[in-house]
Amino acid sequence: MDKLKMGDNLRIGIGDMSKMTGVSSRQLRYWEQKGYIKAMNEEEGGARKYGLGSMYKIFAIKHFLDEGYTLAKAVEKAELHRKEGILLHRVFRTLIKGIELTDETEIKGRVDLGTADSYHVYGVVDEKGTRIELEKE
DNA sequence: TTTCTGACA
DNA sequence: TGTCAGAA
Repeated sequence: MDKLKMGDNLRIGIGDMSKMTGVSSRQLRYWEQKGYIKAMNEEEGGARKYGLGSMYKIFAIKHFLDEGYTLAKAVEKAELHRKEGILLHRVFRTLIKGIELTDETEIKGRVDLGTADSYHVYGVVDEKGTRIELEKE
């Protein structure tokens, strides 16, 4: 019962996916044929059903396509981007010791990144921007 | 009505 | 990639 991911139940048809992402159904079928995206072909009359993951990838590919990349490059970028995101998430998930919001309305606060040598390391976000701050232990 | 595959002025 | 056809 590890319902870690919500939206696992989502089943999006090609028509809705096309409307949501702005990618034509013809393109979606072609991308799938090329192996760039995958659909869960569960029974039906052969009608494709896409999951949340596919939606993210489709949005990502379209994003890079709009920036001028060729389809192949856009797919590479999208896959790289996803892996970088996973890496980033893993790193911070294990490194972060604590988070404190200094502003309820805006996204400002400080992230406790633990200690390094004799310094306490913080990731700070405020009106001045985003930066690293060190505090002597 | 929507989706599928295949084909191409 | 768009679009049309013929079927499900």
